[in-house]
Amino acid sequence: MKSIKFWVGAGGVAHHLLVCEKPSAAKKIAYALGGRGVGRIGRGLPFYRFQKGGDTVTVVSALGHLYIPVQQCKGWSFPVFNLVWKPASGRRAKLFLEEIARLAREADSFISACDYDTEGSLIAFMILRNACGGADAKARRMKFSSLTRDELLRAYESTSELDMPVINAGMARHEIDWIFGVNVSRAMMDAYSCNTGNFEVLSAGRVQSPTLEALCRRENEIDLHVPDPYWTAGAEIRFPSSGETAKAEYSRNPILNKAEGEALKIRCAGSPGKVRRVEEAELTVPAPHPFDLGELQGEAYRVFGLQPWRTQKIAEGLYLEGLISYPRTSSQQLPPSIGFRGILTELGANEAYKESVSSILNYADSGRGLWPRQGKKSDPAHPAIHPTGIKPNRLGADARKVYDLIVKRFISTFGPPALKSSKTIEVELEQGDVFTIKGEAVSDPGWMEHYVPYVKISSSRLPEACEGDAARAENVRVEETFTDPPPRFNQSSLIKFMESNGLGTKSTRAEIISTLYRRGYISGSSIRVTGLGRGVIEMLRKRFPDLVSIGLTRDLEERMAGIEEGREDYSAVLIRGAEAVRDAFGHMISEFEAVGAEIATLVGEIKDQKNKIGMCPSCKNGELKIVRSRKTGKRFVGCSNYGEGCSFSAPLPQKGTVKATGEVCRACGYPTVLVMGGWSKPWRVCLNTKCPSRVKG
DNA sequence: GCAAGGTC
Repeated sequence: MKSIKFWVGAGGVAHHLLVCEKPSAAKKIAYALGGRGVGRIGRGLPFYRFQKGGDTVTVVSALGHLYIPVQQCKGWSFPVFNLVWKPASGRRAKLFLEEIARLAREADSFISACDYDTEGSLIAFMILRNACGGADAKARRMKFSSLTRDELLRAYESTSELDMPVINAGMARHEIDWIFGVNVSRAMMDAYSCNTGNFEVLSAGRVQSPTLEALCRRENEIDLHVPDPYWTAGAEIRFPSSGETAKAEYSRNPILNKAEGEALKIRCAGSPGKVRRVEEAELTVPAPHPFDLGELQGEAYRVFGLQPWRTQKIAEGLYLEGLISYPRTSSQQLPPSIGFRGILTELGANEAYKESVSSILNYADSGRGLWPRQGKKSDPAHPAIHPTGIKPNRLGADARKVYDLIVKRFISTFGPPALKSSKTIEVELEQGDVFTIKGEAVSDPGWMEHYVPYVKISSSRLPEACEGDAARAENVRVEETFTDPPPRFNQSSLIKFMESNGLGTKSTRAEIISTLYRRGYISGSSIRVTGLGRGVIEMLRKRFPDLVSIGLTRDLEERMAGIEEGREDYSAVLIRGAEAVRDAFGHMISEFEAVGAEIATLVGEIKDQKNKIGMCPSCKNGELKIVRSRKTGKRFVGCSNYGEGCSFSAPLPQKGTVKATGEVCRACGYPTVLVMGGWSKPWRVCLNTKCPSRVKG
């Protein structure tokens, strides 16, 4: 009989099986521990084997979660509370699990080497328990804060027990999310289809619903905002000694009533005065830290207008091509182990970065050393996003932009601080009113030179002036302005909101926003909540108040922490969650018809909205709609006043999805539509066949 | 046809 050894060393020869989270991590871990002795095994899968200290070590990889919770009994009923963990469907997942199971039979010691976080602990646990013959009972855990050689060697030599409380917390998180999300989504769809006989995909969830709720609240604030008027005054100040003029702001802006503004204007126009104070200051702007995923998404939105989900897809593509490091990271730090000099040198071979690289290396070699500026956030499994140094060939237009942004940001993090000088000149007029001239100029661009054109190196020339110099106010103006409502969210600011409220993770936020669009809950790049979105939230507020509240995530986090610390019991947490859903359902089922009817009206409105393109440019009061010709079956844009004599029509491409943009063409003022197909990115088309924007040239 | 979380 085979003896089972699960200790390391102690004279015996052991065969260790390391379970990693993903192929790239498996490779790094294998080579860190096995060095040159590493060989590939596993029929084309990313599995490795080597000898270490007389033991055999097999390294296998998962593909993220290979086990997922599914309902025990088949069917589309609700509410469902009984879940079981089953292997993920899909050919690849199956292949991985079969091969892991085969290799596990040869091993007698098992180590969880997934990312050191809750999901990682759970991924390894499920595999050890279900694909390795219950090896979870004797398995050990490697704990590492980065995938670097030293860290991994240390983690391998000092494994600890599996962290069962963390694993239980992870299971509870998955199951609660399923029980809340799937059941409530099904209830909404069922209520709708029972009421109308039609089908529509509707959804709710722990992350998407509070996100939608926040958008609704913002929408309300905007609706309720009453613009308050206020006035700001400014003047042009002339310095007779030099003949120079400069723009100045009144020192006591804003002015809260109109009469005061008028009086100021009369008092100051053409009035002489003196320079009261000149203040000059130097400001240091340190180099930026490298990107985590959220910041890359934010910056790509700011400089290119790329939507976050698209930036994420592009970055994942660049990663798969080997051009950049793993993008789903929350780290803003670069460890020296990635080889700063090596990467920079390789980037320097690219003509576009040659100059920046040599300047950075000179700066480093002049005694300062090669050190990137580090950000605050870290990640247990990955460094900040950085280029690998491999030279790209043939990237799409957007991929090239994102790549360039990542490279320039990376180079900039090694740069010297930039210096800005600011100058403030205060001018006091005869009557005692004070106007202030302010300006800022970059005196030494430092790192900014390497981040151009993504940073503007601003300079404004300021007049030379000394205390006591004579001055005169010219062109005194008082402008009426109104207080603004809070701004609408866009995808970038919404991701930031989600991040700061702990909603979703770095990998899921962009996708969850896309889901809200797909469901017809929100629309526009400056995000508006649709009638359907508001209706869903109102319904949830009434019947599932927990689900629309950010508090559910807070509560879940609290309970997970409780499980991890042994204060709470995994099954008690699940039972409590299920009970909350069951009670809410008791409430809802009695009002089933009402819910269905509410949703039915809202869905109807949305479908109508989707076909509306904008105002008719021909008769000026009809509404343009997508219609289908009865004769040819082809779709085109027609006017709602067709019956009343408006004959406007515009052709549409027959393939792909056509969506209203809600915006008019900049060149000719006609409404525009968005044409989307699998073959390219969304394409904005002006409905005017003779529009100058359509003429290529 | 549903969640949110990993990953290709």
